[in-house]
Amino acid sequence: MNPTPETHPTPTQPSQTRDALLDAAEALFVEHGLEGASLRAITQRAGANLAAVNYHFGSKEGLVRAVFHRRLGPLQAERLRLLDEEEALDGGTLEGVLRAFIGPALRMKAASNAGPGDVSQLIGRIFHEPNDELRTMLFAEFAPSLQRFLPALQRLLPELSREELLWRFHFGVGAMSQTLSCGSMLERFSEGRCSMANPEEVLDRLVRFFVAGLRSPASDPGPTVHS
Amino acid sequence: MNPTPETHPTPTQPSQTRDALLDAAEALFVEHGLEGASLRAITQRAGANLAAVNYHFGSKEGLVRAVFHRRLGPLQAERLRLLDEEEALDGGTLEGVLRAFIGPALRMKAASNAGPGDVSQLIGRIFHEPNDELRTMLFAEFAPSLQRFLPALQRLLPELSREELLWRFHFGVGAMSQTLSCGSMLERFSEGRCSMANPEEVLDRLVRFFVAGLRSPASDPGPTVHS
DNA sequence: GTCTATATAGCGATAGAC
DNA sequence: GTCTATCGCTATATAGAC
Repeated sequence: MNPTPETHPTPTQPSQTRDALLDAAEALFVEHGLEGASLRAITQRAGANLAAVNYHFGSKEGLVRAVFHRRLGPLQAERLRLLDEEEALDGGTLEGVLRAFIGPALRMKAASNAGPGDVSQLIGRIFHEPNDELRTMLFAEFAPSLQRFLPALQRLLPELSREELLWRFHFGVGAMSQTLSCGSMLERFSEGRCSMANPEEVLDRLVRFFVAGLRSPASDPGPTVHS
Repeated sequence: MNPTPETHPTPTQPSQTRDALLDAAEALFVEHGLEGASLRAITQRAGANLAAVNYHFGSKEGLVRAVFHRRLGPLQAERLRLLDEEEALDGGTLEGVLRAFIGPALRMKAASNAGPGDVSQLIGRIFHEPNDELRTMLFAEFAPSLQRFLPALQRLLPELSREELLWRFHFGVGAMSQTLSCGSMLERFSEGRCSMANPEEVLDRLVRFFVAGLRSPASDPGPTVHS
C-alpha cells in the first residue's frame, strides 16, 4: 500500500486485462486476505503482467477499492430499488423495508458462494481491519442507502427517538452482518441443523428477529440505575 | 507464520520477557493487525531481542494464540460465574442469563479502551480472517461457555425448537459482536448521539433487543412460501 | 536465556524498452 | 498497454557466540 490516493488514467473504461485483474484480485482477497494476496499472485492468475496493476489502478490499494466498488454499487442500487417498490405500496411496512435492506445482501452472499467464494466475509473483514482509510471508503459506499432507509424506518416507528432507533438498527445490522460473515460458523456449530443454503428462509428468520427488536418496548427516557 | 503448530518449551511458566512480549504484541496487534505487527516491532516495544519470540512461543502464530488465550480465559470464567449466580436465583430469568453472557464482554471492551486499545475489535477481526486455524482456535475458547449458556436459554424458552433457538442466538450474538467490534462506527455515524462510554447503559439496550428477538412469535414449522 | 548476525524469501513499486 | 528487470525494503526464522 503506497501513499498514492489518486485514481488512475483509465478508471472506468473497459479493458480485458482490467476485468481479469479485478476477478483474480477478488478471488484471492477472499481466499488469502488483502495482505495475503500478493500482486504477483493476482497478476499471474489474471494472466497479466506484474506491472499491469500499477498501470490500471495506480497501486494495490487502488485495486482493492475498485474490487469493492464493483460489488457494492449494484448491491446498494438493488436495495434502493426494492425500497422504492415497498414504499410505493401504501407507504410500506416495517417488515417490507427490512426485507429490502437485508434481502439483496443475503442473495449476494448466496450467489457469491457459488462463484468466487464468500465476498460477504471479505467485506466484513474490512470493517474489522485497522486500516482506517479502507473502512472509511467502504462506509462511504453504504452511507447513501442508510440515508434512505433510516428515515423510512423512523417514519414507521415514530414512537422511537432517533437515538433509540440508531441503537436498534445498529444491533439489527449486527445480526445481519454476523449471518453474512460468519454464517458458516453457525452451520458448523449446529452440526448442519441450521443451513444458509436457502437465502429466503434465512431472510424470514432474520427479519422476524429484527422486527421484534425494533418493536421492543421503549424505555428510552431514564436509563436504568444499577447496583 | 510457520508450519510449527507445537507449543514451546516454556508454555505457562512466568517470565518477565514473556509477559512483556505478550503486552507489546497485544498492543501492536490492535493497532496494526496481526500481519501488520512485525516481530521486529513487537520485540523492540517489549525491550526484548528479535529472537526472543521464537524462543518463548516457537513462532509468530504461537505468540498470537498466547495473546488471545490470556484475554479470553478470564472472560469466559466471568461469564460462567455470573451464570451460576443467576441460575441460583430460582432458576434465573432470560434477561439475567443474557446479561451474564453479554455484560462481561462489554465491560472488557470498556476497560480495554482505556488500556492497550480495543481488544474486542481485534477478536472480531480474527473471526473474519481467512486463516482457518486461528478461527478454530478462537472458537474453541468460546465453545465451553456456549455449552452452558445454550441449555440455559433452551430451558427458559421451551417453546423454541433447538434449531430456532440457535438461529436467534446467532442473531443476538451478531448484535453483540457488532457493538463490541464496530461500536465506534455507530458513535461516528450518530454524530455522538449514541455513545459506548457507559457499558451498563449499552448492556440494557442490547439485552432488551436480544430478549425481544428471542421471544418473537415462533413460526417454526412450515417455512413461508415465497413469490 | 539473551544476544548479534545473517540466511532466505517475499513484497510493492518503477524505469525504460518495445 | 504490455513487457523485463530490478530497486529498495521488510519479513520470519535460525545459527552460533556469550
